[in-house]
Amino acid sequence: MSQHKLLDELTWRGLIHQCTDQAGLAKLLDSGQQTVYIGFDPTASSLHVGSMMQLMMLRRFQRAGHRPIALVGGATGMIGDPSGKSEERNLLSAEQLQENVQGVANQMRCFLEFEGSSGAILLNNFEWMQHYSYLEFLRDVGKSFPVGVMLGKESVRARLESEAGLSYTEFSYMLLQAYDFVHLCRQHGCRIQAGGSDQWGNITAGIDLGRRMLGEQLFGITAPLLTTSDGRKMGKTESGAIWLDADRTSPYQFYQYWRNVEDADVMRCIAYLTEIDREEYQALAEATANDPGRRAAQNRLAEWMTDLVHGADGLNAAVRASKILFGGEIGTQSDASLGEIFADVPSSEVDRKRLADDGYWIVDALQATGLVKSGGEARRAIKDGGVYLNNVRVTDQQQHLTESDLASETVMVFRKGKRNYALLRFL
RNA sequence: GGGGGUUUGCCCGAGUGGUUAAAGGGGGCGGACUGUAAAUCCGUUGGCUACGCCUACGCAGGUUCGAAUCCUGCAGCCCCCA
Repeated sequence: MSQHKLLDELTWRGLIHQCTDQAGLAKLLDSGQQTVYIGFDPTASSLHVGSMMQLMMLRRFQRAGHRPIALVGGATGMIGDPSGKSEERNLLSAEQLQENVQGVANQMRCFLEFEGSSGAILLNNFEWMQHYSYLEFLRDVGKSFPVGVMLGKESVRARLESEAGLSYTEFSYMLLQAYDFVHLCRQHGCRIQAGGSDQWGNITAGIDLGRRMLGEQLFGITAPLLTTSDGRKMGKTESGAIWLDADRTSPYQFYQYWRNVEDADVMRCIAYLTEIDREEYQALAEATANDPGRRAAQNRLAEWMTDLVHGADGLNAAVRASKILFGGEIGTQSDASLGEIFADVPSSEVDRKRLADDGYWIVDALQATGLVKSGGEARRAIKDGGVYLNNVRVTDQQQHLTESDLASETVMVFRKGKRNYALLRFL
C-alpha cells in the first residue's frame, strides 16, 4: 500500500482500476509537481456525465498540486476511438469538431483551475497532428508499433472478432493517441496519463511508444467505468444522455437525475464523482443503510454535483423547482419565476379572450395543454382525481376557468398525475 | 399452379347471427400506499358538452329486422401438395 496521500484518496474512492506501476507512480508524485493528462472525445458540443469521472480525476490531481492537461481530441476525434465501440463510427466533419472542441473546452472551467502554478492546460491534438505528414508519421511512430502487439489489444481483438470488423482508420487510432502521450511528454513534461478503464489499451500503447521513442518511463492509471449496480452505464435516461450544458439538460433535470440514483449506486457515485470526504462518506453510507427513505446520500450527491456544474444559482433554482414540481403550493407567482421553475415543462398559448364571459371549459383547456388526447380522456382524468390546476386537485368536470385562476400574470399550471406538467399562457 | 388455415382494440388473445364498444391478460394512464423507490391494491383505457349519438373486429360489397360472427370478391400472413 502506498503512503501517498493522493493515491490513498484514489484508492479509498475506488478510483484505481488499473495502474501500470503504482509504487513507481507514488515515487514520481512525491518527487515534485507532475503533469497529468486525460483525453476527451469531442463527439458532441457538450460533455456528459460520462466525462465527469475524468474531469474529477484531473481535478483531484490538481488539488494535490499537480498540473492537469485536458486534451481535446480534435485530431483523434476525426478518426474515432474503437475502444468499447461495437461498430465503426461515423466520422465527424472538421467544422463540427471545431464547434464541439469549443463547447467542451468551456465546460471544463467548472472543474479545473486554469490560473496559477498548477493551472490546467487545455490542448487540442489537432494542433500538432494537422501538419504531420503521413510519411513522417509512419517513419517516426509507426516504426515503433509491432502489429502483433496492436492485434493483441482488447479493443482491436473484440472488433476483429465481431461482424462489424474494423477499418484501417480505426485500427490506426491507437497510434495517434499513443503519439499524443509522447508529444505531451516532450513538450510539457507530462509523464502520467489517466482515463477510463476502456482506455487501458491506448494508454499502455503510449507508454510503450514513450519508452521506444524517448527512453522515458511513463505511467498510466485508469478508473473504473461508472455503471449502475445492474451493469448499465450511468448518465443515460430513456430520453437520452445527461449533459453538462444547461441548454441540453437543465439544472433541474441534472439535479433530479442525481436525486433519483438507486440506493445501490449512490455511495459509489459519491466516491467517484465528488470531493465529499471520508468521514462524511461514512456518515452518509450509514444514513442510507439505517433510513433509506430519507435519501440523505442522494440529496447530498445532487446538491454537490449541481453546485459544481451549475453553480449556486443553478442549484437554488433546481431546489426551488423541485419543491414546487413535487406538489408544493404554487400560490401567486410572477411569470418570470414560473418560467424559471417550469423551464422544462411544455407550454402552449391560448387567446386570453377565452377567460372572459363564461370562462374556458377545463376539458378544453386540458386538451389545449396536450396532457390529454381527447375530451373523454380529460373527463376521465378529472373523475379519477388525476388533474390539478396550479397544484390543486380539480373535482368539477364543468369547471370553467377565468382570470382568477391564473397563477401569475398570464400563466396557469396544469398537472396530470404526479408529475406531468403543462403550462397555458393566456396572451 | 392446386388445397387448407388465419387476419379482432396499443400488444397478446376469447368470441361463430341479437343483453358486444367487444371476456381475459399484458402495456399505458390515473388513484391509494410509499422513499420523487420497489412491491401491492383499486379505477380506467374509441370519439362526441354524452343516461344519448357516431365510428369500429384486414379491405370492398352482399344476405338479414339485426353481423366481429353467414355469403362473394380482393389483400396480408401461415401450412400442405406440385
